[in-house]
Amino acid sequence: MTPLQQRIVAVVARIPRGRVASYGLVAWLAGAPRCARQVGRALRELPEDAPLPWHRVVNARGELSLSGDGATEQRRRLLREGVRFDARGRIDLVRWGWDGRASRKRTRARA
DNA sequence: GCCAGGGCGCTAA
DNA sequence: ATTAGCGCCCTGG
Repeated sequence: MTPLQQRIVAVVARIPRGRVASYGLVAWLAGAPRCARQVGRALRELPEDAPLPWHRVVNARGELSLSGDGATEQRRRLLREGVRFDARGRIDLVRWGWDGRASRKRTRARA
């Protein structure tokens, strides 16, 4: 696994439950600004049972970039986390999109 | 080791 | 829908 892939995995692992991030954002957060495609590639290479919330990564328009069974599985996992799809099968990124901030669930009281 | 070519679960016109 | 641009990585010389 290349360093970039490791960073990508690390970022994906931080996406909160019930939120989604675009390939481009993940790339950006991984320190590789225009490498959305590498994110897609990295996820594709992952083993099917990888302990990573890969399903929380969608394309810039809030659509699932996968096809066939992969898309079905991804949609299923997202729905189970409470993410809603509109009539066109897209996710409203303004509402469900993760901004990349430390969004700690339950906000740790004081620090 | 370096270089060229091609592919990609992308993104923006 | 299509097209062009993109950065990284794999492959083969």
